Amino acid sequence: MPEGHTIHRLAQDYAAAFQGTKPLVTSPQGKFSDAAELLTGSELTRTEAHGKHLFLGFRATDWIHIHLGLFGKVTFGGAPAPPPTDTVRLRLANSTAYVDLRGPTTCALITPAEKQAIHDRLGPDPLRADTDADPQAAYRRISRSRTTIAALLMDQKVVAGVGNVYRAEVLFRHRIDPYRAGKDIAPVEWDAIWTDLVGLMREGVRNNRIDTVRPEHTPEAMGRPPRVDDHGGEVYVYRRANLPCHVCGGEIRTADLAARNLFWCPNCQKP
DNA sequence: GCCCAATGTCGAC
DNA sequence: TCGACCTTGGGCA
Repeated sequence: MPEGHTIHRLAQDYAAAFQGTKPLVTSPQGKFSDAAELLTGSELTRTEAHGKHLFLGFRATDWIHIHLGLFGKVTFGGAPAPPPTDTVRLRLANSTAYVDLRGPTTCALITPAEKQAIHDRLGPDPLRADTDADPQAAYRRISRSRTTIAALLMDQKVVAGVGNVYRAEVLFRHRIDPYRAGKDIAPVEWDAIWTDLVGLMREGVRNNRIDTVRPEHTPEAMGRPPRVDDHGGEVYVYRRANLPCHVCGGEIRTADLAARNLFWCPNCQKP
């Protein structure tokens, strides 16, 4: 689930269900019990997302910091809330709704200073492009780096919110070889990548899934069978190893890069 | 039942 | 570069 679009969508969904209310806050699993006790019955005043980090603001200055990691999941439902399972780290419940958080890497009560420190170590987020994201800050790092663009796009200090799917897909959409060094990415190329990420990720928030295939390459347009992929969206290369490229018909390749699976089309994305 | 993979990150060596 | 961490679901016996 969790790339930046998921987290921004969650910020919206938590706000829609709980902002302005004073939910019961519990931690059936126990790992967040002390903080839950401090917060329960206080008002959820706002929510925020930066990259893959989610912040739930209670009262004036209390923040719950959530990071889903690879496995974290969030489930919303209507009242009355069913009995929680014993893996629920955090539950909010009010008179109309409940939401359960399971398996997060982080769920902690933090101060405004600690929250600021998290923002400070994150790069610009394409989903905050209309407020405070500066793509040139990302380019300054990229243009000075001998690291591959594939690795740089996953580095949250460089760009916040891009994960393994958007990384693979945006490089394909711009026909960029994932192994090219950051310093060999031209300013116009970075501008195009950033603009594309803004559009793709906004659509991801809207639809709650990642779709990257242009209309002219959809199954209908190309006269090929509908996708059989199971990750939720229509994509060019992600998890399509050894399958034919939607554009050129060549074989999609996969490789390990920094402990993650990289996918690309060597024919469309030439060095 | 067991084993593996998964849209992530950190810290030890 | 590697293991640790958090949880679920699918494939297989």
